[in-house]
Amino acid sequence: MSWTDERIEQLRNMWEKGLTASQIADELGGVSRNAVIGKAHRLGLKSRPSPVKATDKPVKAPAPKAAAPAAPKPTAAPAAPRAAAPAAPRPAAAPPKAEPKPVAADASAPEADAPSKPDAPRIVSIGPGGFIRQGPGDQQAPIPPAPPRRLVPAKPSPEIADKTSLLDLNDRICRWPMGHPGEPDFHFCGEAVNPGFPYCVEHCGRAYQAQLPRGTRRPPPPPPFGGPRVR
DNA sequence: CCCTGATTCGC
DNA sequence: GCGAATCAGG
Repeated sequence: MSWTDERIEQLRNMWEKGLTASQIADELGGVSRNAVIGKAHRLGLKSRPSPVKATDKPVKAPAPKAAAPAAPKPTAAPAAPRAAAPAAPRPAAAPPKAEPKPVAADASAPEADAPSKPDAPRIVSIGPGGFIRQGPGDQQAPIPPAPPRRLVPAKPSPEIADKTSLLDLNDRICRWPMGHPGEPDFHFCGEAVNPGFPYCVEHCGRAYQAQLPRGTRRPPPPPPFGGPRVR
């Protein structure tokens, strides 16, 4: 398989959408995971949090040693919450037997650790592909949505609402797949079947090609799933 | 073991 | 340029 413009663009999209190299390779077909990664690098698309490479780690933790914050510049708190915070200054010597905070304390300090932290501007850098590098500490908990009081059957998302899903299949409606399996709008044709066949008349025409006399040139039938996908 | 991405290096 | 082999962390 060669890297046609189209395939390269698919690779770009998927890579930036955060799909793994394996998924991309699988999706494109005919290439290995390594091929995808290699190509991504050659395209300048690299940089995505790799499990094996810490995006930022000066090799040595910023030695918390001297607990004294030498020169506390009052004007601007050093915008480096990531570097300093996780490596809490732990002057190994004499671990202070910090008494467990008395729970009662909250009475007088209601908003002791409220999430209200004006926080310094996030430090982000833009990778070659145009996406944002996040440091490990930047992962902001996406928000725990308030749990619903009771569980109700999920409504199908609007764009899928009138599509024929796998669960809607029965032997009276056309099972011709529309779109790619696994993608959000994947569904089935849903027309009434050509009696005796699993597909509607139109798709029977696609699924069953008449046997033509030898030597007859026949345009290649469009494969299911809407596109070439050799696997 | 499995997975991941990064890098190397012969082609 | 390509990608298998290899490395290395999770």
